[in-house]
Amino acid sequence: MNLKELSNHLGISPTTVSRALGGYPEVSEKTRLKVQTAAKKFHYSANTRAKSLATGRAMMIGHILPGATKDEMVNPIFGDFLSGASGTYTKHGYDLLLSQVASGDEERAYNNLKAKGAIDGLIVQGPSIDEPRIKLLNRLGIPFVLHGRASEVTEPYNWVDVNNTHCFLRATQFLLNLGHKRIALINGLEHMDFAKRRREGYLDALCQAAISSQALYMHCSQMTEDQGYQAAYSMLELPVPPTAFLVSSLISAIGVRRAISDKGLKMGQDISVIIHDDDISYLRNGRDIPIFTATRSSVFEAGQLCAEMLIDVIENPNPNGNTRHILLESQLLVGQSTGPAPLA
Amino acid sequence: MNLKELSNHLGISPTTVSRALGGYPEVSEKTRLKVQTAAKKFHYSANTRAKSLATGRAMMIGHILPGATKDEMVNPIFGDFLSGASGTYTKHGYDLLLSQVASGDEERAYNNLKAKGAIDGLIVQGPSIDEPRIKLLNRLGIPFVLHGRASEVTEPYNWVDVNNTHCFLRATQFLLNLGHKRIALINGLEHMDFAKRRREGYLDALCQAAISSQALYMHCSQMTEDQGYQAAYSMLELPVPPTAFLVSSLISAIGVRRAISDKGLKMGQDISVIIHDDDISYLRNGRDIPIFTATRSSVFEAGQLCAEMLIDVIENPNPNGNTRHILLESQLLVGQSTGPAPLA
DNA sequence: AAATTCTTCCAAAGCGCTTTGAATAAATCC
DNA sequence: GGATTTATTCAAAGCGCTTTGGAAGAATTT
Repeated sequence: MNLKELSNHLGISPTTVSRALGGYPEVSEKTRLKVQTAAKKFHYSANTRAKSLATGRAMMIGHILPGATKDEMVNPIFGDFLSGASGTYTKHGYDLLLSQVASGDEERAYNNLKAKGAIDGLIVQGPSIDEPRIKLLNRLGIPFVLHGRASEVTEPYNWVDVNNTHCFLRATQFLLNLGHKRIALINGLEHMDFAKRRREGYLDALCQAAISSQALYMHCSQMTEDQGYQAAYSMLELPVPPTAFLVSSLISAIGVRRAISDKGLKMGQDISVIIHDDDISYLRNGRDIPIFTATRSSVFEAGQLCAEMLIDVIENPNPNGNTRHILLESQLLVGQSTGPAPLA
Repeated sequence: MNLKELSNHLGISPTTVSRALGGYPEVSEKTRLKVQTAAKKFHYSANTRAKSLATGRAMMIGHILPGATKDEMVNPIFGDFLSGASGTYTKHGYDLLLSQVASGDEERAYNNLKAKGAIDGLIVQGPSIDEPRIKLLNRLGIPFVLHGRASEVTEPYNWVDVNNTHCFLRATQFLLNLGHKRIALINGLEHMDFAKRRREGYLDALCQAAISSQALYMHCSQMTEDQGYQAAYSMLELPVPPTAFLVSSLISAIGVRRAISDKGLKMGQDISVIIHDDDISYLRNGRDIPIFTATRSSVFEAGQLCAEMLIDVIENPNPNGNTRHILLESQLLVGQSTGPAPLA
């Protein structure tokens, strides 16, 4: 059933039917009601493509999926973020277009996405410190929101980010207050912006406590279970091992826990662990009492916020070019993985 | 730059330009080349919506995201599956539409997706034993491929599935051969089809070995770390605890490992664990040597296969209504989590 | 009662593309 | 050389919708 058929059936012009359903005022309530009931009855829904063509709006938001090359991974936070964003889009009548873009191929891919008129805007995730996509998208004139920030980029852009520096400052201070002096950081890939900020928070706290940092206590890698294990295990084998770990992700922390346990140590007693927890639905950090003491910030909510911001950017483009920002603070939740530093 | 502008620029009619780029034969190679270089130069790409409207093909595949209600979760396998599928779509010129559909709202949502002309086909994931969406989609005439099967559904449909029964039969036999007699099953939600089939494989193996199954040794739940922990922990507290666990997911198994360790036992020695491993990029089961002995089947590949099948279904609709099926076998990889049953 | 304003509706143009059917130019045939 | 075929190209219709610019009728004013 299309508009013409519906209007024929009703004996009303397509114009009026379109307006009645579109909620325009220049149509009497009586006819509007008639049209609405008929539409419902015949499951009529305006053809998206025709509508888009007529209005010039795609009503579609693009998300980029990494993983075109095999060493890029789909982060487990991706699902929850998507879920949050998607719900928001649905609420506002937008759809979500997921596109796989190989790194290196961004320019062509984004250009194409724009040329095809496939999307009204884009969400960009996982920024590096000098994220080049910001410049690219600004140049192409594609509205976008960045999940995260890029420290070294001076161009304006819209973003939603967690206060990573403050998270890790607090987490480190928490460990320091428990008497820990040898605190290790198991972080994400070095060029990622969040990893940089977290390290800064960690170093700030150590500095404030007049504790000198050690390169041996700092590790950067993909945040996998295995990498967490390797990093923690080798640190625990140092002549002077750390007494506490600060870990950037729950998944790495699971590896850290395994390493601790393999070393015959007890987490929360011999070794303390504190993590950043993205509150992923399938990887909950315990039920009532967190397994790991954690700074928690829901990535699902971040998805919602990014989506809302992007829709706002699209629908109310700011004439003076002001950009929008949201900085989220995290909760510090005490769990079973932290305790006073062992006397040694 | 649109078609008209490009054709004006070239002094050629839109028809010819369209045909030149579309690869149609009724255009001389000379003009085709001219058109192609100009198109590249101006970053011209046909507007998807206009193209769709003219051809009647959306060039878009729908995937459904659960999680509209908060107790539905985005499974971590979702990301890798999507990644596999998305790459395949891109290769064939399709895009991926991700839509959040609340359970209970399927009928309206799918109907709408169809009415809007937004998609050419749909991937359905996570089928229950009597998956109602099969009937619904068949009725609506939307081409789809099911990732998994639905034991109790007799209607024809296209599917890609792992041989879950055989996986768990083999896994159980593997444990039996190691001398285990008290084998527990920590499975997914009971109404899920894969869970049913895995249980059948498990029970078959026990039956063949003339070992009677015990309800106390069988657990069904969401496959989260926490649930794995709870289930394993309580089983280990039984008067006669199991000596081996068969676990449906790596994530649950991480919880199982924690429970084993909390009980002061050693995995691979006191207790054996064997899992089903979906080979998720961010949750690799160890690097060289698997942490967990596992039946492995890549969900990324399953995504690719589903995508290919669906595109085939869309582009070459089978006149006699034959459906397509792929049954994948998994590898049985021996890792560090299994060993001979302890003498007791 | 005529003039003016609303209110409610509609015809037609246009969004950017594909595709049918026809026209033109070039090549082949008798 | 004229008739026939073949290779190229194009004009125009149409995909299903929104939206501009009227038009017709009802309500209000003078």
